[in-house]
Amino acid sequence: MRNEDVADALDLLADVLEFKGENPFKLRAYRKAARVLRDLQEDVSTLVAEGRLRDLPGIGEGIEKKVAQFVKTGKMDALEAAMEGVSPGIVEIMKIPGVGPRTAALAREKLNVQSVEELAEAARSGRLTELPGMGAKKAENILKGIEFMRRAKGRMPLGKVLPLVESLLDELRRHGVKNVVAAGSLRRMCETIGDIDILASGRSGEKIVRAFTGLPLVARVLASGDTKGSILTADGTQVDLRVVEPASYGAALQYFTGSKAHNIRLRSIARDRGLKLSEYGLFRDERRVAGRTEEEIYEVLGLPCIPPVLREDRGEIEAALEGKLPKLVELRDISGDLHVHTNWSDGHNSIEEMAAAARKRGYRYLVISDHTRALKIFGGLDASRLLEQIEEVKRVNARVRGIRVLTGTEVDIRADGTLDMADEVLAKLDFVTASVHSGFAQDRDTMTRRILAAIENPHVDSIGHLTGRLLGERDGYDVDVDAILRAAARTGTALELNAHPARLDINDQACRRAKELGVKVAINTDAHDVEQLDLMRFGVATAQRGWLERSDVLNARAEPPVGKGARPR
DNA sequence: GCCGTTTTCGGCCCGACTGTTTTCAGTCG
Repeated sequence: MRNEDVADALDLLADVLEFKGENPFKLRAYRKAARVLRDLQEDVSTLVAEGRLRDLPGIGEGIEKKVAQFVKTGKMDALEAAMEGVSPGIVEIMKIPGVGPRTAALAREKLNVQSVEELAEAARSGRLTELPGMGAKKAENILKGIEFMRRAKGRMPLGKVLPLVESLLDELRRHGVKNVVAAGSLRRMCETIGDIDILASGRSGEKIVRAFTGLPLVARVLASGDTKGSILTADGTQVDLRVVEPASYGAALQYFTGSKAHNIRLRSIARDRGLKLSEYGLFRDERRVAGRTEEEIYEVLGLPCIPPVLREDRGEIEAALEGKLPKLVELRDISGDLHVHTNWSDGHNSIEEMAAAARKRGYRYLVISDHTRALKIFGGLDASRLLEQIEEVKRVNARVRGIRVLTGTEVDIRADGTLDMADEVLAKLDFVTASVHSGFAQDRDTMTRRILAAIENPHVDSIGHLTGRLLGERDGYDVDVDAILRAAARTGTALELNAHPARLDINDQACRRAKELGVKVAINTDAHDVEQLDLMRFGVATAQRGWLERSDVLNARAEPPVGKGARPR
């Protein structure tokens, strides 16, 4: 059973109990526990077996019992009891924007509405309007909400959203709008983005909003007022702009950056200190004691300013209180890229061009790691071609200055766990990344053993894009990440954090677990042309979200990770 | 249901908007 399944069960339990009018704080407890389990890297079943479930924040006696039962038997009595007399359609109904448990309960009680379709029908026929507290406007909004829900695209990958928003911010700045920034999950550099929130400060809100709604990329204006504007771009992405007074700017930025869970913790701390925190500022009684900048808000609360990438309520507040926040790795710490392709396989540029581009980015070293022959369609190299490439790398090193080009490969891990290149050849290379490119449908055990076999090979320095996920396209293959990380720790193998924004693989939480286990992380772009070297920033942001410091990152060292002691055993 | 150098019981974030209301309930972020 995956952690995700347990988290889903707890969320469903909360949803159903919400419909039944259960104590909202109980629901919050279930949802918090679900979030913690979803974030967890170790298998929840391991924690159950070892009786460590209650070490997790937000899990006490009650939830421990429910989770243990669910993990052991696949069933949860509490959930089944709650589902008694509730059709699954009711849970769907509550997901319609503007429809909550009260509306759903009312519609079921009076009109026997059990599904989204039945609710839509009740709204269209006018029967809904006859209910107490329901008017024509509400019925109309429910129909709009259903329409919106059916059209919703879901979350978009960070790599697609960020460039769009950056160009939009630049344009606003050219229009003279000051202090304009992206907030929300984008500012936290989450791997996917739900909605786009932009914040600006100024006294003439209307003017700023007008500049915003007049931008060339705007396809449709949804709302335009003094403090808020809302637009759709041509591809249907919604962007909201909010304008606040300078005195509230820091508070608003903090508020709109989130995460929600982080904000709840912060407000709780404020309350404990006799203060009140809102998007307008930090107040003692009626007096605003902070609000102009985020820094002063955190400071008055007795905290250092927590970087947005850490604001997830994953322990950052406790760490901040103890003065133990990590000193996060930065883009400028990166000294090289350990995984790039060239036109020897499916890349677009020559070894020399890639080297020059890497030097331009301030790198000290670059590992050439083309595919091996199992990937024929990508021009994978066989042993003799790879040996030829080693010679070519030597020649390039003689020609280029200011960067060291290292030999390597992205060797394919075959379905049976053997590598697609002889050990004698791998032994000649400076750095070897091993990756899975086929047989994605293998079951968890088979896939895990397959990758463990590669880790045990003494020539393998790093495992590439461990789960093979493509954000917004396909889930990763089923693999026991924690078992891989433990084996990597034992053998001194690094794990790649593939920086391509469609991958970000391993993810932030796996990075954090790697750090805990002492596994080094290699942040690589997997670039197939010179421009893609710039994708490094997505990898660094994800590493930051995983609390990684410079010393945790293999390619943040000045010296290339080759030679004696590079892979201690 | 969870949690605690202010508590083992009594708390649990805060404000805005909407629609249907004469003072508020429901929903959202």
